Amino acid sequence: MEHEHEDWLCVTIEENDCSSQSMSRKRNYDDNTREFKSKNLEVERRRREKLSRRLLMLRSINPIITNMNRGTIIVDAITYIEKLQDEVQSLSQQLHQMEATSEETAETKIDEIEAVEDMKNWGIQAEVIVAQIDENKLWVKIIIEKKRGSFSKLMETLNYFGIELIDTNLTTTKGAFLITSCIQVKDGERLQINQIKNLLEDIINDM
Amino acid sequence: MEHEHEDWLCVTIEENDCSSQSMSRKRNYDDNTREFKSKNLEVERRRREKLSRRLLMLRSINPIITNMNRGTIIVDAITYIEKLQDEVQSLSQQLHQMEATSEETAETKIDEIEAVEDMKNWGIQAEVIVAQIDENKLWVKIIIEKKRGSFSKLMETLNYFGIELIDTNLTTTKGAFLITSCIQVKDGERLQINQIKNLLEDIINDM
DNA sequence: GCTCACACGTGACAC
DNA sequence: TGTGTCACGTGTGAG
Repeated sequence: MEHEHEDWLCVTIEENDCSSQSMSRKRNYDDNTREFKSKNLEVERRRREKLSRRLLMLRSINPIITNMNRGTIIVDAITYIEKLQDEVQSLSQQLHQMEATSEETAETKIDEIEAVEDMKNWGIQAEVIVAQIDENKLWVKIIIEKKRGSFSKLMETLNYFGIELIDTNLTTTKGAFLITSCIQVKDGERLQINQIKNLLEDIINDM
Repeated sequence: MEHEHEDWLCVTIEENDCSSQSMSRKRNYDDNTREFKSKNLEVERRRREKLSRRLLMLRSINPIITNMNRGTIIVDAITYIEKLQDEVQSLSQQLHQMEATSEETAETKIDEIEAVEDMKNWGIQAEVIVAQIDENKLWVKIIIEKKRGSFSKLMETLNYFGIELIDTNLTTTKGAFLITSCIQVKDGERLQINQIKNLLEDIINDM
């Protein structure tokens, strides 16, 4: 279907028909010979140049290069893409399991819907009070519903946030916990009362 | 320097010189015409095939493809590599800052080690005392090393065993926790002092 | 008709 | 010396 012709394909090439585009572009049609020059000559040339540029571009963003030639550029790109894909997979996997473990410490949402009404019936309101004792110490008073594990979880969450409860007193009444405690802060750290209060309220609301 | 020759470049092409490799390979040199065939004809052909295969390979591992042609395959590969690089950077950044926060909690290990020596240096011994108040109540006194989270863990474990701490007082000295508390037991359950004491000691030894 | 993308065969060049 | 790679100009089919 292709190359069906039997004729002779003759091309004359002069001495300066090198890769100079301007030269060949100028003499595309006004040659002394026939009109042998194909019309898509410089179109094809531009296409080749574009492809070469892109190949160089592909090579330039690849840190792992073994050789300059077209084939190895592509092979290097393939191996690099595979490496990046593996890396992404591994990283997202690590990230997921880290999120899972950190959720595990902050979790525990699986229990008790009891004694809630008790506290309300006695007219006791949940409460968080934070007061400053000195530059390194806060005093906190917390009243929360008495649920099994809620105090433990409060301790745990505070511990997770790096807050140290120095002297703690926990009193249990019907339906409520009364917690009074001191929060110690390391020297040099800023002590934000509102910040601590908001944190405590967030923890309690999450229970 | 190149194309210095003045000669005529003549090529005869017959009717069945299509892309069939076996056909052209067979008749590479034993033609009726001259020896016009270049020696690297099928070498070049193989090179082209190899490059095409690799290009297809590059296309196959790229999930984002816009077009089939050579140029866009490479452009797609470039954009995909850039996307993967961004992704890797973002993920590793997230991972690092997550590690930083979790190291913040692990940073307490230094405190723990110091605290252990502190307690020993002060001549404080770990201790568990359990005494019976009435048929439903126990009084416990616990002295343990001050480690971050150990009190929280104690609470949690007791909670897990269904033991309710009614009124708890936690005092922190240099290197030790002093915990005094009441243990409430439901009516009808047997209250075994030694059992509770052993449980507490087991918990403390496991920390 | 035209444009675009590709495959082809070939000479030049480097190792 | 060959062996591999590249750019070139061209033919050709698809849209």
